[in-house]
Parts: sequence; structure tokens; C-alpha cells
Amino acid sequence: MSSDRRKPYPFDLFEPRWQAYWAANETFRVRNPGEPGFDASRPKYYVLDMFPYPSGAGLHVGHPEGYTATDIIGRYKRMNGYNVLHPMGWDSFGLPAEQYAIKTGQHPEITTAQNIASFKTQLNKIGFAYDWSREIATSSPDYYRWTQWIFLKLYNAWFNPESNRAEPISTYTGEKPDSVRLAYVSEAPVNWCPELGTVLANEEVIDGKSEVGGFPVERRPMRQWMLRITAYGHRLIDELDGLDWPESIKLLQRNWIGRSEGASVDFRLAPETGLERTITVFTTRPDTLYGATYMVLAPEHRLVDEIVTEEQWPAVRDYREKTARKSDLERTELSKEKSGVFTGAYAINPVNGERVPVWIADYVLLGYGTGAIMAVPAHDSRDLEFAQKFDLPIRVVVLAPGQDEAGSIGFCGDGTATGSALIDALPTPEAKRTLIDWLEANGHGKRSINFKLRDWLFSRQRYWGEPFPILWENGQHRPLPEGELPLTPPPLSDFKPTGTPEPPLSKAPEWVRYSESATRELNTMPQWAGSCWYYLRYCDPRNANRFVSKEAEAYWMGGGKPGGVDLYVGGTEHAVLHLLYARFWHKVLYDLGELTTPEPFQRLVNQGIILGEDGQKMSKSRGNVVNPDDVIAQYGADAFRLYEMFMGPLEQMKPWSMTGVEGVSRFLARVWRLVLEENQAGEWVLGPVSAEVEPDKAQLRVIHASIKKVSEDIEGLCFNTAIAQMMVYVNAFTAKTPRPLCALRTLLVLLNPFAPHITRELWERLDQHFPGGPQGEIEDQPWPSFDPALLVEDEVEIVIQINGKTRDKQVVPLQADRAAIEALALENERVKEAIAGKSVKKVIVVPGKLVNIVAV
RNA sequence: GCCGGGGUGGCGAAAUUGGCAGACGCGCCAGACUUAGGAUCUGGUUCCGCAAGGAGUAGGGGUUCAAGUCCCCUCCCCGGCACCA
Repeated sequence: MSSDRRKPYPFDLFEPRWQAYWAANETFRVRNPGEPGFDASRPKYYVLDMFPYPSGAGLHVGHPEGYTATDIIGRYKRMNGYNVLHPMGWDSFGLPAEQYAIKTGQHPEITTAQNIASFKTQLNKIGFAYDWSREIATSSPDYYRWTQWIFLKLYNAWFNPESNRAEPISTYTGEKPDSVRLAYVSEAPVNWCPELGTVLANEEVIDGKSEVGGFPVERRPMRQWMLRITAYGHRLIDELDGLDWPESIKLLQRNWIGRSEGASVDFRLAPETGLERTITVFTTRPDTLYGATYMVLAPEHRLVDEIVTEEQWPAVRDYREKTARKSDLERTELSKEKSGVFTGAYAINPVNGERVPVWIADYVLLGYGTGAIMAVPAHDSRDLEFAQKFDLPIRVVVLAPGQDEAGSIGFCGDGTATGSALIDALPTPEAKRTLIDWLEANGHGKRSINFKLRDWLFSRQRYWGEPFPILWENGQHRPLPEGELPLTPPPLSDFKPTGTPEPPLSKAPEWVRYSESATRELNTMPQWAGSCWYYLRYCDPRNANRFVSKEAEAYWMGGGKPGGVDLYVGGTEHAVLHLLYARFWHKVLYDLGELTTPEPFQRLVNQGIILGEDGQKMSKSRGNVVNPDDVIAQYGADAFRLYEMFMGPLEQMKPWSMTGVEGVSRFLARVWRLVLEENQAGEWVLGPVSAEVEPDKAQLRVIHASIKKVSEDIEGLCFNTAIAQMMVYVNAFTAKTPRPLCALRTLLVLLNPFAPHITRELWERLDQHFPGGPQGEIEDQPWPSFDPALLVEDEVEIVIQINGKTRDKQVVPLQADRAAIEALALENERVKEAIAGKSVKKVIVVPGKLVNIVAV
């Protein structure tokens, strides 16, 4: 006997055949408005996956989970008469691709091309209905030419606070346009990762380590390109409201942007300092101003140098040096114990003219607010801790509900103002308002909104990314002329990071030198640049004149309110990275009149991660990684797809199970044998199928209930229950022969989005035996509709409860009214038995469902 | 610490407005067909109990004729943020 197991149905023969057929016929190609073959009568549906970065590890079973979900939706919408845009491409610039190239000692251009090829082969083996004519790669010059073009748009724009939107820099009338550009150069301290040899954005640093590789990150001042995402803080928060996104993701973005409302307050320095300066602080609690008994500056704050007194200099210098040596990680880890030093200077509290000492302490961060605080120890736990340690006064100015002064220490909620002349006895919200009004009227401060979000550090000291279309001359930057795009990187053989902040592009002096007096910018853009707008390029991927044509953008991204991609599926890991950056770019382009919608992704769904069979996260070191290729070789692509969807709810984390794959594979084999049977020679021939036989009443009910359930479940992305319903369908037809042809055809159409190969094969076989059936290919069949009348049964089984406990069940006519059901129930033998000797207090009848008899 | 999302059989999970808890699948048990079965088909399978019956959706309380579902408290798991003034 041969040792290799017989396949339950010959998927290995027909799956590759249909895949080749779809590719050769461009079955899933979709046309743009104006192109021949475009059908304007159909509505559009844009369904998008987060495109993968083609790593060397290849596809794992997590990728196709979301991809299968969108594939089902795309095929389903297509059968429902939509023009479906369902593209795929490659996020091929950036750190992961470059790290892989360095590891294998090959040029990233080569490894990237190889990885893309193998990813594509893998995806095609799963039978996805992509329009491959729209394939894009962020590292191809045709693509990044427009990434660079968009960067120049940002460079040549500013955010006008009057109009609350981006405008061309030409509308700026101030002195220093370079200080307002959306893309600008900054010298601020940045996250430098020596191991990766590049700086990183805040969003790419997790617990003081790089998101890629987990290497230590340190702060150091460097000249870098920044994008002014903070200008969009309001809109990035406010416009989340209209999006159909998981609340959890919206919340992550809200928290990350971190909007707080309050006031900025100016404290003048005390007269003896001889300085006409103010310290401005941000506070969310202006009502506690009377309780401000000291101030704290961040150790790095610029004012420190000016205000510190002679005798405090040594202590201050010492403290600053210690702080500077700490990494961000240490600074937060050692946060338990408060530390700080008095500067020797005093400031004047504007509400009561009191002199308050000014300290420096590392619990105040330079990067948030103004880098200075007014400390209210009675109502802020950090200030309290600090005040107790350094014996600073603690003054209660807010009474907690039902508490006296002593009991209000440490209280930070809403209460009643006390010991605060201007606002005494006012409840907190009113006290805030009143005090801000007073500050504004007297020129001591103003209403203010502060964001945690910081500008986006946009340059990297790496090779494998988009070069900046920027030239330097006499220390001044200017844009590269648009006609010189794309700006391709020099073909370096040694592209490795230099180990210093000097970018590797500096290794190509001829490339760097632009003219006698001008040189090129040496930094490259981060990986996120390409993914910020790829969904736009899919709309018109070969356009050589624009990043996307107006018509294509209006068609695929427009329509509906607020429009955009109709369904976007991907992991949560991009919540505050890609999903925030892309919204930002999109809004800028929208403001500049390049786009028709303010938001890119109308509906977002996160697929849950797939764990290994052991319930642990899949990883090479655990040896629990499942490779799609292996599963497909053994069970076929349809079984693989179906299992991915049958595992459980799309958004949930769930473990892989090979026996589960076997289960859905058995189901598909039952579908196969519903239509075909094996003859003596081992060939699959038509089984007991009849065109004459009609489904019986019960079968009709299953057919129509299934059409309803499968349709609703696909719309709701509940694929697991849709599949369960199709299993019920198959079970209802296996026992009885001959099988009605029409029922089988309907089943194949319902199942087609999930298992496109087997349904296509069986559809063809039925066509051969029963010519003259429905016209066209199964992929183009109209989605079936159900007849509600056929769902209704003549009789229903109702439950008979006594005191809420089920005692019996009884079949009654559907039309039976309350009285009839009650009468029937009281006649019931079991009921009579149970209520003997008791009195019936109440009878609740829910027609079609149950009777509950309350008896005591 | 704060903010989210969860906790239902041996396992993955189902369960409109509160209305038969456990659909569907895995696994397991029994049987049929077979030279054979890791194929296929049929039946069973929440727990305790021979049974009648009882218990049961993390735990405790409440509302209700009726609670997985609504309200209050507690515990546990997962994710995020974390000196954000």
C-alpha cells in the first residue's frame, strides 16, 4: 500500500487549475471610470487589507486571516452587483526589509524582489480575488516618486489656525515661513537607537526600546526633519467620532493624542531676580491656583540657566548632569522616589501675589506642556509626594464632597473651592471657568488646550527608504524641482548604517553633490511614509501624471459620507502608527484640495491574532509556527480558507488546531460527495442529482433560512456562524436522494466566496451534466435572495414552564392565540400533575415561544 | 495605578427585544460497512444520578413570571497607557 494518504476530494488537481484560469482571464480585474469595460451602473465597494511588508520569513497563518475575510466580502459584494476594488501590494521600504538584507548580506533591492515573489506565490495559492493589475510596491520609483511629491506638498504647506486647515505656504504672511511649514527641520532631542543606527519616532519606541528589534534608545539632540502632526491634534481627535471603527482603537488614538483642556498661567519672577521674565505653566486645574505653593521646571528647561542663584548653582548643575545621564527608561523606572533641587529663585502667584519657590525636578517633562508646572500638593499626588519629601507647604483649596480640609488632602476630583478668594464655594467646573475668565481679563493667562501628541520625527539614517527631495545650500534647505522626481537613492554596495548619526547616503559623494554650491539631504523617510497613502495609489496605480487621478479618487474614495475605503481590515498593532499617520496625510491632502474626503478609512476591523496549537503566541523559538503552504498541501486552499474563518469571531484571539482544519476539510468533502460519487474505477462521476426533483418543505426552509443567515453573517463579518449554517444545509441534503439540482446550485453560490475552488469545480461539472442552467461563471452569479414566506413554519413547538422551569414541550399551530395556547397548556398532563393542589396565580404566554404558569 | 476588552462543556465556540443555554465543529463513546481504517455512514456526548430528578454561563447579591443577557459588589485573564501637570 502506498503510504501517502488519499485525499478526500481531488483539490490538488483543480485548485491550481482555477487559480491559473482566474489569472489568465483577469476575472477580478476592475475598471476605472473612463476605461473601456467600466460599468457605471454599479455602485463601488473598496475593500482593503493592510499590505504586508515582504519579510524573509514568508507568509504565516496570521496574514491570510484578514485577507480571507476581505476576500469573502469582496467576492460577496461582487455577486451583489458592486464594482469591487480589492487590491494587494507591498510595504517594501523600511527597516524590516533592510534588516533582512543586512542579515543575509545581500542588497535590499534583491532580497525585496525575492521576498515579494515568494509572498505573491503564497498568496496566489490561497486563491484570493485580487486585481493584480493594481499591484504596487512602496520601494519602486514609480511609486515613491509620489511619496516624495506628497512630502513636497507638506513642505510647501502650513497650518492656518484661522481657517483650521492646511494651506499653501504662499498664504502665510509672517516673517519666518520655515517656522510654520508642515515639514520642518528641528534640533530637538530625539530618540537615537545606536544598534539600528537611526533615530526613531516616539510611536516606534516602546518602554525605551526600539519597536523593531527591541534595542535600547537614547535621547540626543540631532538635526532632524519633523512633520507638524500636532497642528491636526483637534481634528484627528474630533473626526474619529464619525468613523465606524472599534471603540478600542479610537480610544487608543484619543489617548495617544492626549487632549487636555485647561489654562496656561503666567507667573512673573520675583522682583529680586531682576528679570522681567515669566514662567508659563499649563494646568487642567486653574481652580487650584491658590493652592500652588511652589513651581517646578523640567531640569532641561531654558529658563533654569537664567534664574538659578549663585549659591544654588553647584546643586543645580549636579542634578542636571545626573538627569541627563539617565535614559528615558531609567527616568520613569526610578519614578517612585521623587527628587529635585531648589533653584534659589521665586515667582509670584498671580492670584494672591504670594512668593513661591521655583524648583527643578525630573518628574516634570520638558516635552509636555510648557515643561514647567505650578505644584498644588494638596490636590496632586505627585506634587504631594514631592512636597512631603522637601517639606514644602500643602494648602487645601478644594473640599471633597462631605469632607473637611484635612480630609481633602490628596483629593483631585470635582469638589468645592475653598480658601480661594475669587472662587470660594464654587463647584469645581464653575470655579475653573471663573478663574480662567479672571486670568484672561487681567492678562495673567488664557484658556488653553494641550496635547500629549508630539510632532512626527520623519527622518531616518538608513539606506532603504525614500530620499528626501530636498537640497541644502549655505545652510538653507529648499525643495528639489518637481521635475527631478523620482529621486532615486545611489546604488551603494555598502549600504549599512555608519554606526554614527551620519546617514549611509553620505557614502556616495557624487550623488550627494547636486551643484557647485548645493548638496542633497542625506536622510531617508521612515517606513510609514509609503503606507500613508498606498490606498490612494491603488485607485489609479499606473498614473504617470498624478498620484491619483481626480476621477479615480472621486469614484473609489468618494460616494457616501464621509466616504473613503469602505472596509479596512488589519491588526491592532498599527493603532497609533500607520492609522494615525495616514489620517494625518490624508487630511493635509484633503485641505490642499487633492482629495474629496476628510478621512481615509470609513470602517475598520481588527482581526485577532492566531496563536499556536499550544495556545501560545506563534514564534520560531517555540516551534509552534504554522506555515500556510503545509496546510494547503495537505488539505487544500479551500479548507485552509474555511478553517481560518471557522475558528471563531474574526476579531478574537484564538489558537490554531490541525484537527479543526480536518473538520472543515471533511465538510468540503461532504459537499463534493453531495454532487459526485466515486465509481468502481475510482473516478468521480455525477451522483444522485436530479433536475426534476424539488426540495421538500423542510428543505426549502433550510435553503431560505441559509440564504438569509449567510447573507446577514457576511455583512456582519460573522463568518464562523455563516459556515455553521452551510453545514446545516449540507446535513439537510445528504440523507435524502435524489438531490434537487437547484438546491445544490444555491449551496454552491453561497459557499463560493468562502471556498471558491471547489464550488467553481462542482459548478462546472453540474453545467456539463445539466446544460442550459444559469448563464455565466459562478463568480458572476447574482447573490440569491430569500423568500420570508418560506421561513415560516405551520406549527411551532412551544415550551411549557411552571414557575420558570421547563416541564414539557408541545407543538401548536402557528396561528394559535394567547388564549388557545394557555388553554392547551393547562390541559397538558404534566402541567395538571405539577399544579395539582396549587393555585394558578398567573399565566404568561409568549406566542410562538413559551407558556409560563406561575402556581403556588 | 488608570483606561479598554473578556471569563459559557474535555476543546474552538453559538444564543434579535430578557423567553428551551451549549447551534456548528473538534475530541471522545458505541454501532454499521469493510481484508483493513487515521476513509465513510448512523447514534450518543454540560455535570451529578441506575433512575425519577437536581445543578449549571468566573464568584456573591439584586430586579423579573422568566437573567449568559439588565443593576450592584468581588475575583481572574488579555490588551493599551503609565510622573501627561
